[in-house]
Amino acid sequence: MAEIRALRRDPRRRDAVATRAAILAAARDQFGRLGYDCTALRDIAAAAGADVALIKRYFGGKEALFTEALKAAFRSDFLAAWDPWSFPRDFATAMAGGPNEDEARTQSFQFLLRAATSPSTAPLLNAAIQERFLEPIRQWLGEADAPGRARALAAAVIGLLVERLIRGEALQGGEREAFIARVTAMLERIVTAA
Amino acid sequence: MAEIRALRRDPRRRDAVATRAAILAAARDQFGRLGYDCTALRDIAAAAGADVALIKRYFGGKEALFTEALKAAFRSDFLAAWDPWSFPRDFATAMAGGPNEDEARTQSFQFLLRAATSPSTAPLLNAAIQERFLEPIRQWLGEADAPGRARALAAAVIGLLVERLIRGEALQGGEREAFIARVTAMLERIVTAA
DNA sequence: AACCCATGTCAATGCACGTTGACTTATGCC
DNA sequence: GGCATAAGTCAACGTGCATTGACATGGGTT
Repeated sequence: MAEIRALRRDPRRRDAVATRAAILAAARDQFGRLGYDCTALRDIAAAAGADVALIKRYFGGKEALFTEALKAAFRSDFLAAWDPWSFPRDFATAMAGGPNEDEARTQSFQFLLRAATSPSTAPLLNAAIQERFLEPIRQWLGEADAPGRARALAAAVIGLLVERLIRGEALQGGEREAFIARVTAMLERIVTAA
Repeated sequence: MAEIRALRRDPRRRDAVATRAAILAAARDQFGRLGYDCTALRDIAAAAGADVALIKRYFGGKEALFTEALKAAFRSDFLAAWDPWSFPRDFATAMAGGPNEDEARTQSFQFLLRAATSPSTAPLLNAAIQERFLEPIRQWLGEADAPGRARALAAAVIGLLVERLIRGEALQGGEREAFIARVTAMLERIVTAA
């Protein structure tokens, strides 16, 4: 919230590009957390410290803002934030936490998940998501059998995100340990080349 | 549509239980296809050949109707249809196919997916998941560390079903082979007790 | 046949939202 | 300093929705 609003260097200053960027960042955040349908433009504007009418001026409408945010989510390549070597354990640990704990690194994943599963956006965007979601994974894996492994990894990531989303809270104690251990092993079976 | 409405033996006859059943069936269908937020009670009532006010009378409101439909959708759990020993390879093979090939066993999952990705229903879903999804998996796994493993398996299963749903078609050739191999190995890491 | 309650119908209310146009104010240029 | 234009504000409109209570009607009971 505060950091999104801080994109505008001074609240009283008039800066179109900063305002636009703040709106876009807030849109990415809210669309990613709530999905297309449950996100209100008024809330996005409020989070960005802007007015609803500016969304119309700068983006045209809700759908246009969503597609713009989608592009932005793709642009910052989500996988680059993860080290392939430690990815299985790191991701498993992140997924053992609550859905709001590792937002910075998982925001892009969340956004793609929402875009893929929202009835309003899925028909138009599923194909594009497939191309732009799977292709980076393939290059990230960068070995033979990459297509099949990319699909498997995509499935695992999606499932873990959904499960964490449903769970709503962090795992505790032995359940957390067992979960991390199993998920780590599971992801290693896909990420490792052999 | 027609078959849902046909639950009422005669449209002109007054039959509370038939009307209730028709509404519930229509709710399952629409919630499953559109998700909670995009489903209008008016449409459910129309599909059931009933009036909106009857939904209030018989169920109380939208949320109550949803939870009722959720219970009904979970009544047939598809895990019971699988043999634990050959589950990893069998399920991996099934997931390599198209989404319409195994519809009977995965129908209730569509409902779960839509419910999971809607913020309004995620809290409601958690309890149902615990009771009707994780608990059977635990008993199915039947070993120590079952809670953590059950969550991991649930995540994997959900992700695979979603990926297949998004993919829309069966995998072919080498991609299919690699996918099955990886997913089998992945599931074995969770299903096997050690 | 008359009555009564369950069943079904209808219209109104209030709310949340996206959209829109008119209005106000700051900023940079002449 | 004054002006033109960009930047930001505000209130209103229309729409779709869940909810609600009042009203109508069928069908079983006496």
